[in-house]
Amino acid sequence: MLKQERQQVILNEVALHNRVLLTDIAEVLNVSVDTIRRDVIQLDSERKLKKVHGGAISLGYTNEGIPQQKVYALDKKSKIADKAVQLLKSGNVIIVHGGTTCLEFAKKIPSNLSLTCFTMSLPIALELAKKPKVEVIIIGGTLSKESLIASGANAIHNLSKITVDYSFLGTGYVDANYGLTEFDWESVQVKKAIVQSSKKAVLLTISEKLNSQNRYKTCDLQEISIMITELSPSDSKLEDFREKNITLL
Amino acid sequence: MLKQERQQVILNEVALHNRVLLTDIAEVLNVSVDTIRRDVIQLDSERKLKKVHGGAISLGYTNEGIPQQKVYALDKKSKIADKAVQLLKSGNVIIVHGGTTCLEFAKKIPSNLSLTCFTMSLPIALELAKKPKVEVIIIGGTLSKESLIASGANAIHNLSKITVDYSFLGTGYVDANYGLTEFDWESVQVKKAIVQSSKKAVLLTISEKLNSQNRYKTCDLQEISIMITELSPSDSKLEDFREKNITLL
DNA sequence: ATATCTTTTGCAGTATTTTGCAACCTTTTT
DNA sequence: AAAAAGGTTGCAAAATACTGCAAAAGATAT
Repeated sequence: MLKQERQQVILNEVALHNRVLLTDIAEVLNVSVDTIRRDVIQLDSERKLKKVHGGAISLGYTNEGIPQQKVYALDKKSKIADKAVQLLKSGNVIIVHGGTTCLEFAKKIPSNLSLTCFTMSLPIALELAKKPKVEVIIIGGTLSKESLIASGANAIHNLSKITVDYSFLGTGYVDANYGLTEFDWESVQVKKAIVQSSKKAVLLTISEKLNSQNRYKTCDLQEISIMITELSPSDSKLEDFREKNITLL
Repeated sequence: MLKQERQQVILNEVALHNRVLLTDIAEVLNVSVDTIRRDVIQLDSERKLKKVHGGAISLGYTNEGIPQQKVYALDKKSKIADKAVQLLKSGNVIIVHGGTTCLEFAKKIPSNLSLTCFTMSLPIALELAKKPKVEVIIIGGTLSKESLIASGANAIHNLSKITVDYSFLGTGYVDANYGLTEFDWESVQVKKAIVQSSKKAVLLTISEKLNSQNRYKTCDLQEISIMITELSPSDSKLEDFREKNITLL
């Protein structure tokens, strides 16, 4: 077998599966691992793949150097935020919870819109503070150092005393039958209170979270009035959700 | 399975749900927790996520947020902060109001000190959130866009329900006879509430503000327990204040 | 065809990396 | 304060990598 053929097999494998193990290929091609290793070293130097300990991975598959400062799936979240801000009318009173999707939403609130916004998220409060016509009210509570969101009994108590037109919130997991779920119990308590405090609860979520669930339940899907994903409302992935009594945007 | 694949799985999980538990991932990928821990340590050092106790979280949240303007008289304020942190003992419950002097103070809180800190200032909350052993509780209220401090009836009501060991606050103006005064009515209300809620109120102020006054009064000097300036307590500029019944530091 | 040279391949011995484990410390929770 | 969960360190086994070398294969020249 020619060297070029071998190398092509390796590249095909990487293209198809994003990875190969040296030992696998060596066995399949019936040559020594050393030979395959030398092939991979060469292909790496030609920048056709990335050699790693024990194998090789596709170049696109590497996270080299790109510090993950960016928001995951920002394009989708941005699309969601665009749809969400359409709901707003001047004079509305809203709650914005937290998370990166809500943060995108907060950023996109038009500066000519007069709003009263409650939030327990520090990043969102800072963002809203930039909008001249938005009155920002912080919901106090114990601060989570990870999410920079206030929660706890205090937050829930404060929420119990208000009623707003819309609440905007994300979720860790959502399933058409199981509803909204979270990994974290504290989160659930606060989100429950938010849903209760709002005439219409708006769920902002990327489609990747659809049909997933975790241990603690926030609420049934029916308690949400509007669900916004980056998908078109007619997308087939939303089929299960269309049957439920909620508006899809 | 290649190390890179594992790390990719971890990054995906973090990107999607903002968090992972080491034990969960270890079970899913069928490797020891130690291996996952080492992966996470590496990814952390590459700034692709943030390692926390028991798991990892997304960097996207760890929002630094505040546009850092130049602080006037930073050297003096830093000196004041140095003196102020000496008062703290592990287990103390304190209120930290806002302003650049208090912010310096918050930054200088030693990271080995266990504290419970109430604050209504967003910049200070963000700073305190970096201290592992400090529990941060946000006092909610209407957010001032200039100072990023929550105030209003809500804040005052929340303050009325707590009692703390120390409160740390700045002032716009201070005079040995007229006490602490402000230009701003809202500010005064909140500061009054803070002084009332604390066993000992600690005033942090640069000496330039001594012997000045404005329209609204926060409290008499006697209601303050400790006043800290950048000056030596024996400095002649503090003469008027030495006669009053407060501790100078 | 033979001798010479170059490239490729496998092997052996020696490094290096990765991984899991155990003992011991630290943080968190109760 | 105790218990539980998580973290750290050092270590040893296993897997993988690297180096030098020599046989094999192929190419080139005489």
